[in-house]
Amino acid sequence: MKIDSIYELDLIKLERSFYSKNAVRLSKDLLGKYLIHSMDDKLLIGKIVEVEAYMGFGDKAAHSYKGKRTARTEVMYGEEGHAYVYIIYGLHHCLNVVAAKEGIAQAVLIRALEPIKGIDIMAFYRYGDILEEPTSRQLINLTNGPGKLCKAFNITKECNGEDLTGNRLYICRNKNQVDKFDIVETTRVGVDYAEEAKYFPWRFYIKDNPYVSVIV
DNA sequence: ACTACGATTAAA
DNA sequence: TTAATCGTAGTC
Repeated sequence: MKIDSIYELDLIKLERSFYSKNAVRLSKDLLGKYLIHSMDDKLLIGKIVEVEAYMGFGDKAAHSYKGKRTARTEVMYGEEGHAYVYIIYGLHHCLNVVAAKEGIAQAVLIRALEPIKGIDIMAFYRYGDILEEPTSRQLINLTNGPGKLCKAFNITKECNGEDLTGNRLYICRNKNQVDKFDIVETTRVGVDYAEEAKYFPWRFYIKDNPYVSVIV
């Protein structure tokens, strides 16, 4: 049974002020919200189920640690509520939501989504094939990781800097807020190099959601 | 110009 | 456990 057959989705776009808070607060607030990629003839919707906060200046795991400002990190220094997309390991994209306010380079990494709408299209971007009936393994692997969800949602460097209050890539809340969930708080993934920052509990996910990437 | 490495993934 | 794979950033 699809989730939108259980309750009606009535999506309302988040406004700029929603993003005007530090990355830890924003990351928790983003759980349970809906990421939407509206392309010419395709619509993709996924529920945000796992996030990580990158707190900028004092955070050794952040690209903007100690105020490091380069062409890549520039959008993090800009207005909140924009997308920061970068390529990792030369082959995967990662999607972040810029937090705080102009001049404060904080962001939230979107690590996992629960597919809601356009699953066949996600499978096409992800596996390069139209799947009539994806196996449960294929379904779970669609969006249960930061690189995977970008591939499934066709999020590339073209999306870097995109205004998330616009009409192409944006985030919504459900007006029929029937969603209740517990939040698990733990350490971030893939930041072993970050000394004391690797122990900061800035990864958050929806407890028991099957699309969460890795349970440590 | 040269070089090392990473907010990951898939396969072994 | 390890290879894949290259943009980014630090150094020369």
